[in-house]
Amino acid sequence: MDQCQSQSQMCPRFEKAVEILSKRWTSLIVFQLLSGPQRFVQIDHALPNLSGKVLSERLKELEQEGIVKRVVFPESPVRIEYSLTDKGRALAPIFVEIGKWSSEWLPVPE
Amino acid sequence: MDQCQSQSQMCPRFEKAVEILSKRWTSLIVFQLLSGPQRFVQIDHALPNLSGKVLSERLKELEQEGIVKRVVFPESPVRIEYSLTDKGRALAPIFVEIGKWSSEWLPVPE
DNA sequence: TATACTCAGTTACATTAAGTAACTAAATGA
DNA sequence: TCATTTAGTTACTTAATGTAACTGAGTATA
Repeated sequence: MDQCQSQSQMCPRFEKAVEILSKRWTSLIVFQLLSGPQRFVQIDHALPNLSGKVLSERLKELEQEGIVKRVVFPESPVRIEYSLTDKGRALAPIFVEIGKWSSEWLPVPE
Repeated sequence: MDQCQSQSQMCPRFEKAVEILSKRWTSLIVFQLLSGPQRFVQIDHALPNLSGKVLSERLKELEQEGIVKRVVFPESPVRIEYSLTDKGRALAPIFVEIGKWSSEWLPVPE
């Protein structure tokens, strides 16, 4: 009895990937960065309703996961650019599939 | 000036897809249902830490999106099965890509 | 030389979502 | 009879998000 009570039968790496991607805003931030390195305000403006507070939290998390890198250009004033690592760019095919699904199955808004 | 202030340049259907998939638990519930129709408690047991409360909320949302269907078998006692619609099964390639990414880029837990 | 504005955030506070645990009601099993 | 299963719901707590104002360094404008 109860052979599936206390532990998941799912692959922990798969679960981890889903956990990363399904945190609010994470996917959209990564998708936005797929178009190239960007500064904090650029990402912020590209994603309406995303607050600077959450953006800075997410960027830190994504940096820790090795998906995003933060590069400081010591100009004056200092310029900070966020971009995807190889690991981050490797997420692209997921977004391609999401794009396919959405254009096939979601209604076109009027 | 300010050409990207007040509206997103992202495709609204793509954004909607991300919104659906990145709601907590939604992806894992859909993934779980990819293995076939299942009853409420089966899904609940397969996904530890997912409470019955959130599961019932998510299943209703997914039903409204046309991703999941709820079928009542009028046996005694009544049996209720949740399964994916065509729209729901069409999400499979996304999970395939997530699986590929996770096995290539995430560390194997010890 | 004030004044305002930009950038890259942070802080305080309010609202919403999620987690926890107990409960329901009908049916079944020991 | 008492416990258990199923498919949830309800009440309450805790965690995550949203909102808005604020910093502090640098730059541009009047």
